Amino acid sequence: MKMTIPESTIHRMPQYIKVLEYLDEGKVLFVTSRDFETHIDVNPSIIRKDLSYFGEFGVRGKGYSVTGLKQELEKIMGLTGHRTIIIGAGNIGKALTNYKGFDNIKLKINAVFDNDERKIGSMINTIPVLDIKTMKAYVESENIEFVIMAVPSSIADLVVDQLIDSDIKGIINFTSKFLSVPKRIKVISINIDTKIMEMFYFLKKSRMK
Amino acid sequence: MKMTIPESTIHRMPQYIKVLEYLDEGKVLFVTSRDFETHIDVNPSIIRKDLSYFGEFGVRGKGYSVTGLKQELEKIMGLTGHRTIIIGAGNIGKALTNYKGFDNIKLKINAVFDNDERKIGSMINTIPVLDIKTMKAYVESENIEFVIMAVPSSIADLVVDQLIDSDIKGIINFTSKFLSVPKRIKVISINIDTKIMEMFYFLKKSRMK
DNA sequence: TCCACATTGTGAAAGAATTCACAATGTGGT
DNA sequence: ACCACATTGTGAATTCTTTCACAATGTGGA
Repeated sequence: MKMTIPESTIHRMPQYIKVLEYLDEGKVLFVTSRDFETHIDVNPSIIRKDLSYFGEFGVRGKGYSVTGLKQELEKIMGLTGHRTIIIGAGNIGKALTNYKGFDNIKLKINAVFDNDERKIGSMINTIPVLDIKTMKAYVESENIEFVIMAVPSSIADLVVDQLIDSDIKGIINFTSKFLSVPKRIKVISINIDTKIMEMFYFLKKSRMK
Repeated sequence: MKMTIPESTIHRMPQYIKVLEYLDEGKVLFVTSRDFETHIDVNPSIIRKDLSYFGEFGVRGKGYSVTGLKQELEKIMGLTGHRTIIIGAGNIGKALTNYKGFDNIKLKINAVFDNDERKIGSMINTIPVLDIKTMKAYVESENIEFVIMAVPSSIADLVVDQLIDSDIKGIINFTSKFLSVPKRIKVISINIDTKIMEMFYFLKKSRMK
């Protein structure tokens, strides 16, 4: 059973987890691949195919146990209590620091790093703001595997240089710059500009017809 | 020349625009499809193929004029001075309101809407915070085509109900809920949880080998 | 003006992802 | 214990996307 798992499957797995969390909160016990259509935009056979890459989790004629499948998928995706840091105590950094949703995915924000003297030493909602100069040492002593980067684009490359120098494995990139890093570091970018441009295109098209 | 343009092409177009903006700032005059590889993660023939869906913009033997191509792509994607509103004056709403990058894509934030008495009537950085009860009327009188939704997930459905009732064409969704809307409304979701779960999966895999 | 060179634009080939369709199998009612 | 039914899991067919590879064509130097 040695097959490579499609990229697109990996993109969908977290969505399945979210749907299962939602159903679980609503005390739903069983769910069929068809039920997913109400909550997410994929067709039933794709869900079954996706799951089949990892095992057989369903009961024929019945569906999937909500809590059972949730646990399996969480295990598959590695939701096992990660810790991270946020780089940048600006607007986005602050918003992320206050974000409650990280609990659901068992993510803990350990600290925020910034270069602004006035911010260093303060707290954002129980989380300390530390000097960015101490970041590399911190990442290594605390064994941080990935970081969330929310600094102004202008200093993105500077920060990336420091990260390359550390043994970080991944970067969640909120800057609008393309980050050029060695292959050992995984970059996942979240970029609002590009999404909004897609919206523009859609609006233009829908005006045309 | 009536062909359907791949979804994936539309995702990449905004990235090309960003690269061209960057090169333009650096006073670069010409760029080849190969040059793009430095700034974005796609191979040259895909760029050429993507562009070919819209026309012929290059000069053989030379490449593409940076400003020329930028203008063409902006026209194609419909970067023509859109206006929008932000729904939710919480952490994310505030961060977005202060975001400078919207200038580049010629997007103007007209107003922010919230239901919190204490916020209504105040300003966030020259942008007024208005009562969410007045949103529908505002959207219609100001001809807003799409909105940016940054409210707590718990009230997402409430807001969506109002939007469905208006003649909004699109929603940029920052909540972590799946929004169930009629086909005439395009939803584009930006969700950090799912991206972070992908990162967990990558970390797990890279630990295994 | 000519020619060696570079790069585009694009059919055709290869590769990936989605959808179909149905055998396999557990369910739940009688 | 049986059977009509529902839904999974999965090869095979289809559709979509990327990559290849090369003819077409403009460039820039001699």
